[in-house]
Amino acid sequence: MIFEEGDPAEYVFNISHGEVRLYKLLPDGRRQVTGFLIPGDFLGLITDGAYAYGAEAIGPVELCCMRLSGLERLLSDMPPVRERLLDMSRDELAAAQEQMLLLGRKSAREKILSFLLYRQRHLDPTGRDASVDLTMSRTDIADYLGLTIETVSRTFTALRDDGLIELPNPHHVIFPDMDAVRDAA
Amino acid sequence: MIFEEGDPAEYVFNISHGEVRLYKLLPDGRRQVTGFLIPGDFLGLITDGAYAYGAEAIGPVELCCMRLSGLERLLSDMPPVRERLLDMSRDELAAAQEQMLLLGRKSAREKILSFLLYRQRHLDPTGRDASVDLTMSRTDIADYLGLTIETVSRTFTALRDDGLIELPNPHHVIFPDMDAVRDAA
DNA sequence: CCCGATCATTGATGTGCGTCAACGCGCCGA
DNA sequence: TCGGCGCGTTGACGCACATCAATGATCGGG
Repeated sequence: MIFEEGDPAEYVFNISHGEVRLYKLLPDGRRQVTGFLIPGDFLGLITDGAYAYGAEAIGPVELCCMRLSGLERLLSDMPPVRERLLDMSRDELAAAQEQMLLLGRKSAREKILSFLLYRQRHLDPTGRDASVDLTMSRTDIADYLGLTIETVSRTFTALRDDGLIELPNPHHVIFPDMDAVRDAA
Repeated sequence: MIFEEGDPAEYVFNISHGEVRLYKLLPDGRRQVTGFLIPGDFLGLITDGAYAYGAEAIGPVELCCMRLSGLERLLSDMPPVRERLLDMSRDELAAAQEQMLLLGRKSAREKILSFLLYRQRHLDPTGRDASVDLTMSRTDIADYLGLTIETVSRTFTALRDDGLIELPNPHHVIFPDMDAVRDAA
């Protein structure tokens, strides 16, 4: 656990190694994972005195921490940084809206495929490699896509049986035909 | 229609009067409304040369338009404006994450109640009035909450029958017991 | 080497919401 | 006044996904 929703925000973090999940909880324990972060991403920016979501490491992580007061100073000293920050939150907002479309209007199959494609593009922007590594658990994927682990699992095997993906192991996905995947997503 | 997703972004807008809906579409026409804007809100900020979503007026609106180039100039001339913009996108991002939680993990009843409470808080921050006006149609509400119009309609009448809300007409909601509503949402 | 814990998969069954269809109501134009 | 149309409501039915439950696979520790 890095911080929980509602914790007083003292630091912002930048990820050097590893991956992080962001999530929100309902009082009864239902969880929505709102995003996965990879090295280079910032977290803790969404603050108004307190963090707006919880953050947990998916595996071993290395974080670069900075006091909020330090960030304030950095922002006033170096205007370009503020601009960079604005660009980043714009991208985050666009991603959030894409995720709303996914959560509200896509079927389980479309959700899984969109998720895989997003990961593929995000982790390998050149688009060379037609495969994805999934560092997170099925539970994390389910909570990210608004599904249950059973549905996630069943959908993966259905996609494998349909020949849309190969699944050498639960955490590695290969696309024999990227275009077919894009069509189906 | 104000602009569509993918249109080359030339202007940013500020709403003087009326309300606006933002939405994203899937190729087959499924729609996800990602937010409703009220007077004072900006739109068109999320751009990377093109708008990331579509925008339509819900009723008669009055917009204040500004060329993007003008905004750039304004930003470099007046640093505080940039800071204000950063705050606003932070708020938007927090709202987007709340909406992801709603879309991914809440039942139809919880979605409707959360939506009503959000409107109530948003339109009347003082929280005095225990009622809400819904300017948008059932279709808009359904596409915002990831439901169908039938489910929205049924849920409204179920809430009325349970005494959680009063419904003098389809576009006006009264809360006899705000706390009960908050618990149920 | 075995044991328990964790995670993924699979099957049987249930249900919340979607789909399809009909109907009522208010509005506007002929 | 009437008829068409958009919008909201209501009912019957179906299905995609959730729930409940069992089994298999992997892994670290005694």
